Amino acid sequence: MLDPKLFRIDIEKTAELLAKRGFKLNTEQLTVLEEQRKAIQIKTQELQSQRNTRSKSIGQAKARGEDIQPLLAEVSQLGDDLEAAKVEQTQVLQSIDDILSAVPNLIHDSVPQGESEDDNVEIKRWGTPREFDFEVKDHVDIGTALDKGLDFEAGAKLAGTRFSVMRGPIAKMHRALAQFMLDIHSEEHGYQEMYVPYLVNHNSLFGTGQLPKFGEDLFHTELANKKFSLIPTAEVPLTNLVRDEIVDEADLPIKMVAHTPCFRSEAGSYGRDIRGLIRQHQFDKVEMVQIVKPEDSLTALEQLTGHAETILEKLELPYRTVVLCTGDIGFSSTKTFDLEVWLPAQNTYREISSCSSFGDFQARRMQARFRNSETKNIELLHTVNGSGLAVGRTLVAVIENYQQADGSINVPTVLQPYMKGLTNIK
RNA sequence: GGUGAGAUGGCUGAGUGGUCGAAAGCACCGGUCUUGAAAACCGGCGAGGGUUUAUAGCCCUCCUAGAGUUCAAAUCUCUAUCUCACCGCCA
Repeated sequence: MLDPKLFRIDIEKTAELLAKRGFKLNTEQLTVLEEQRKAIQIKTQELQSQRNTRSKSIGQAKARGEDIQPLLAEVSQLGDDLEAAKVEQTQVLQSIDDILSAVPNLIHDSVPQGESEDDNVEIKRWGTPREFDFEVKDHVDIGTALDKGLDFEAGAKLAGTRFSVMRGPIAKMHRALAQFMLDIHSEEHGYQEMYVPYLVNHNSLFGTGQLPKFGEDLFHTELANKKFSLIPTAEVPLTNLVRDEIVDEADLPIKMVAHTPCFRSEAGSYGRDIRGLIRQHQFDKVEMVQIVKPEDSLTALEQLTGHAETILEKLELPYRTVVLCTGDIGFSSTKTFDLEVWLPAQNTYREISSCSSFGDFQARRMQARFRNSETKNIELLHTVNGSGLAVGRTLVAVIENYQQADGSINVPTVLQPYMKGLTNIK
């Protein structure tokens, strides 16, 4: 949610900034609504003020033992007027809110202009893709052959398409990856390890921006009167920890990491990445979240992106880092770095982490604030998060990059302690 | 699942229909005192919104949330959520 004042003070400039990301703001409509809002709001408050004074005078008249009948009639009429004004006000405010809640965040100046993902700018490339002297197989062929270490038929039987089952050493390596990441971030990068709910309420989803606009991307449950949704990322529970809080400035920055399953409906992605582990309804992810002071958010984003890169480097997986252009960046984000890992079977780099700064966009929705000791004011925090990393996709990358001619998979050195010293899966 | 008790400002905690945005204490901020600090004393101190050049005034809203009764609700009624206690069940 953007600051509503941006639409009052200089709506044309705001529209210009939004146009950068291809969002067309209906300025005429908003300007009209804004005029209506101002008029009706002033009128409503005026009526409320009158009613308050009159009501008080009734109390005083009564205390003096005077006849209050004439006063009662007068206030009754006021009440009717007020009721009507309130109805009108609610409608106008709702219309404005409907528009504003669909307006994306403003993009940071440093973000490159572009139309689509083709215009994202690569800013870093690490590692050299390995040369293979045999025919490269993809993770599905390798994993399925290894005693059904990856089993998509079983996943389909149990749940449906886009679900999978892992067995034996593959399942163990999946677990090892998550634990390895969690350990590095909590022990070397200064994040507090967290355990959080996988089902959250709608307030939480609104806070981080999944609702109201992206509800169809989620799995929802309803039990009696309780409405929960499965988290699409640990960003939701972790970030909402500061919702409706005034955080102590001394506690900033707050750095948290959690390993959770994530659930996404993948509505609208029929036919895409239908093979393998790349796009599943359920996948594991290690997520980092930072809650920071406004002036620190860009630095925090770069730092956090570096933390995600560290994992890939320790696993010795070649990757590149790109800045998402104005046409590809997410709704709530002000700047995003994607990490893309090399997948030999696809002969390309594929997204494995997405790190974003949201400025105060999420914080405003959440009313997540701190008291600034310099200005003495209560101010909105900034939120930053990123995957460090998507565990399922990391498993894919390890299987494909570490595959051997005989169909076995070498275990990355840093993972071996997590697998009882196992060096090769066959 | 059953029964009962609760939910008030950063925290603790008064307040049962009108003068309550709300006592008091703590915390915090400013001052006096002090070589400095502490203590003591004096003063200030909730949030959101509107209007406005204004973080000046003025006004509106907010005592978990939502509905209701009333001229008037922190206070009365209903519903929901959450917390605590005891019982039952359970990984």
